[in-house]
Amino acid sequence: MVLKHSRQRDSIKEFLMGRKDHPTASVVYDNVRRSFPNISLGTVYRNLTLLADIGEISRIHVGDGVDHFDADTSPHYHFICRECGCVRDLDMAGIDLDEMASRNFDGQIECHTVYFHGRCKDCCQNLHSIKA
Amino acid sequence: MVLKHSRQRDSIKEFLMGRKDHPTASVVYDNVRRSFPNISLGTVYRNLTLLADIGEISRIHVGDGVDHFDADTSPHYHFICRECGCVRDLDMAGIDLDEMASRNFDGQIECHTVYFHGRCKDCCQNLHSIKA
DNA sequence: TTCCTTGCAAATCGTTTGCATAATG
DNA sequence: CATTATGCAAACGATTTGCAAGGAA
Repeated sequence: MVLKHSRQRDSIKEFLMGRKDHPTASVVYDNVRRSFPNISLGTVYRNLTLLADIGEISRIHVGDGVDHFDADTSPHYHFICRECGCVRDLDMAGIDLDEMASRNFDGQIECHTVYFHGRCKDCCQNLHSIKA
Repeated sequence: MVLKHSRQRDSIKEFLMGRKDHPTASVVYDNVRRSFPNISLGTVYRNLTLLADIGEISRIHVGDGVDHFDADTSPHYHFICRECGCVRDLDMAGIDLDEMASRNFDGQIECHTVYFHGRCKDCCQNLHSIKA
């Protein structure tokens, strides 16, 4: 299976790289549609899956039942705000979770996924203000 | 909304407590059906959701697209075998992930979900044996 | 009797897929 | 030209929901 170039795929990847949050397929669809009004949701899904498979983006399971996608494939952690639902990156350099987990475990630990939950900076500040 | 007793709900919870793995709704359904042949999948889902909401069980998102349920609500971590798909518990006593994450983060971190991936003890041992 | 819970079936929602056509190399 | 990618719509699988009937307080 030789990969062929496609303007739609470029557009999807470019959109994803321009975002610091972690959009869902339908958010990608809504945005890419501005450049490709006829693009279909199916194409968006197909390309997101393809890009994730070849490692150019990563698919993240936030726990809200919808898949999110992240153009930043470097190892980092995610924070999910329980109030606004936003997904933010989190730096925990120098911490080797796999090693910590291996201490009391009999199998072979290869990697992990972590999600932190709480309230993001913005939602903390808006605590006493009127909701939009 | 006052909770009323139901034999189906008891059975669901009892089944879950007797398992060390983390069954999906349909596994629960298949098993509880032995005692309640007419129970419907809807009832199973309704009760699992209810039990999770009141904190008697917890819903875990393993990343395989299907929700799993765990009767052990004490804080612990999960390991998912990439070979057989089993979900096992993992002990990491004495490690405060939330505190570690808070060091470089501006919001308020309240909790986290972690999944470790790799190969479980059994799959490691079966490496060179013939697959069933 | 009140109102929560059930079983059933239909509805939802996110995602995948089959197919004929268009675009790429 | 050979093949991959697209748009569309239909198919899917997991979960939820509306409703009339059954069961608990």
